[in-house]
Amino acid sequence: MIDGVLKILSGKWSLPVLAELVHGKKRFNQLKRSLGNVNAKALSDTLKHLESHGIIQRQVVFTVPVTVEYSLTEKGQSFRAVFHEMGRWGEQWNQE
Amino acid sequence: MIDGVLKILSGKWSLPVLAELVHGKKRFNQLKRSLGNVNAKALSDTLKHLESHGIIQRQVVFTVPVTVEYSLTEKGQSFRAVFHEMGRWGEQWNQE
DNA sequence: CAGTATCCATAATGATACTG
DNA sequence: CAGTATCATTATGGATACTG
Repeated sequence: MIDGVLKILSGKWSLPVLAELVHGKKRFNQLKRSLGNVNAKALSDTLKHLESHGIIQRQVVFTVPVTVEYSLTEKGQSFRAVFHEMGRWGEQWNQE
Repeated sequence: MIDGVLKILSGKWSLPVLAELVHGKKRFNQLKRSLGNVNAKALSDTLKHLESHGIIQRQVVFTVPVTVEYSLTEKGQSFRAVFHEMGRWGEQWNQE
């Protein structure tokens, strides 16, 4: 039952990307910088994966040059509860 | 802050292994079968990783042949809350 | 900026065989 | 049973170049 959830979260960068986006919308290169060591392809693949599951949405802003903003969908927003529990757990058991 | 948590959960099999162990203690090959497509090395590495973070514990039972039981530590038990939220999320948004 | 494409080095995975 | 060792395959990472 939880298998479906784990499948969505599978992939090295899914959770880290979501963790970034719970803070609000971010652009491609902004995410890339925050995550530190993803390469463009890995990030691109991860974003498509999450988008295909309806967890994040991609919005093109027609500036010059264009910018693309990624943000959580309603479905993605509801995932905050999971992160919240992770945070609580981290506070309780870890130092950092 | 949540980074430490994600680090612990990193690795393809960490979450699936934990998902198995929340149901109770399991033996090595039992986990291997449940997870379907892990190979011994990957599972072994994952178990060591989780054990090193104090999330699961390894107990050797001196039968013939020996069996080794893996179970959640107190720290691991407290992670159930996270899985619980994942489950809720899955129920709300996914079919399976 | 936001990607895609490519080449290359390195890490992770899987299958199989083997040991205490 | 619970692993370790080994080898082949695959995935991932990093650098660089290129496009709309």
